[in-house]
Amino acid sequence: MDEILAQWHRERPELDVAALGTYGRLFRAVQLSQDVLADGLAVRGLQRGWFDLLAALRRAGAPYELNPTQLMRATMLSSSGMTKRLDRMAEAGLIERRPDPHDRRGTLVRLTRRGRSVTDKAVETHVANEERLLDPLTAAECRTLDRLLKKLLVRLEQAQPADSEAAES
Amino acid sequence: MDEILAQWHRERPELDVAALGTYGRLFRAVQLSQDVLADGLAVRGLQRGWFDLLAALRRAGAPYELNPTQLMRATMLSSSGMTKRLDRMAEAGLIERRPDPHDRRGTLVRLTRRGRSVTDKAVETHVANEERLLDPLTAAECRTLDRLLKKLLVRLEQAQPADSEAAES
DNA sequence: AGCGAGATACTCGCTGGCGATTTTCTTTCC
DNA sequence: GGAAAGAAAATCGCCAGCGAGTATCTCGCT
Repeated sequence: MDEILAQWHRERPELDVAALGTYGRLFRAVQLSQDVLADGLAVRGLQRGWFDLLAALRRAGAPYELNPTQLMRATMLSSSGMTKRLDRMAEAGLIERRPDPHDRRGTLVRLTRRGRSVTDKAVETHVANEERLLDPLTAAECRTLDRLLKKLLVRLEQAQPADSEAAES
Repeated sequence: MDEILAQWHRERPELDVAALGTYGRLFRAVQLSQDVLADGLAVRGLQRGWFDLLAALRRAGAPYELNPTQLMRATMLSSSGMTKRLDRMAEAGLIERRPDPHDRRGTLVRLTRRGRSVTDKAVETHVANEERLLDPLTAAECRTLDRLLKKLLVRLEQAQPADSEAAES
C-alpha cells in the first residue's frame, strides 16, 4: 500500500494522494475482513449476507418478524435481491413467509425456530471473530476508530441521495 | 446504528456487541463511500472497479503495461473475472492486449492513449471526491485513521490464507 | 534430451444482485 | 364512493464475478 503511494508520487508528483492511501486501506481492510467473517459464518451454513438479514429479524425481538421493505432498509438490498434471498433462506428453513393480515399487499418474514437457534449461535461466533480481527487495537483505539467512523458517516448518510450534483465536466 | 446496538443489548444483554458496532459502521461507511465514488467515476464512463485496474497500469509507469496475473493481484479479481473485465475495457478502447514476446503463454495489457488520458483525468476527480468524503476529519484525525487501519491490516494480511482453522464446531 | 510439475490465460456454466416492470392492494381526495 | 396516486412484493431479463476445467507453454530435474 505504501508502495502504491510511492508509485503515484513518482508518476504524478504534483498530486496529493493521501486520500487514496486512506481509502485504499479502508477498502482493503473491509474486503479482507468480510472474507474472513464470511468463512466463519459459512461453517454455520450461512451464505454471504444471510447473517445480516437474520440479525435484523433477531434484533427486532419476538416474534422475530418484519416485512421485506424493512429488511431491504436493514440490509441495503434491492427489492428483487430481497425476494431471491428470502427464497433461498426459506428453502434452507431459516425463515418463513406469511401474508400480512393487516395489509393484503404485504408479507411478513419470520425466523423459524431453527433460524432463531442458528442466529443465536452465529451471532456469538461472529462477534468473537470480529473481536479477534479487531484485537490489534487497544480498547481506546477502538473507541477512537468508532468516533472517526461516526464522523464520516454523518457526512455520508446525508450525501447519500446526492447523485453527482458535483458533476462538473 | 446506535439503535441497532441498543436492540442487541435488549435482546442479548449478556453479549458485548461493541465489535458489531465498529464493524457495522466500517462496512456501512465503505458501502456508502463506494456508491458515491462509483457515481463520480461513472461520469467518465468507468464501470465499478475499472478505475482500480486503470490505476494499476498507470502507476506502473511507462509503457503502462502489466500482465493479467499482476492485475489480478492488484485488483483482487479472479482469473475469469479479469478476462471478462479486460474484454469490456478493450471494447471501450481503454486498454489493449498483445502477446508477451518473452513468454508465449503470456499476454501484456497496456493502456491505450485514450485510456491513459481518461485515467489521468479520473484520478484527479477521484482523489478530490475522496477528500470531500474525508473532510469531516481533521488532518490529524486522518493520520490517526491511517495508523489504526494499518494496524488492522497487519493482522488481516497475515491471516488472509487462514481458512477457518478456528472452526471449532 | 525429454518428462512432469507448475504457470498462464481463457472458456463455460452458475449464481447473486440490480433495474425496470407488473400485479395487487391501500389511501387520498374530490 | 370511486378514480387517481402511491406503496408493496414479486417477476423478468441482464450482467459481473466465481469456480472448475482446459489448452498451451516454460522450466527444473534427472
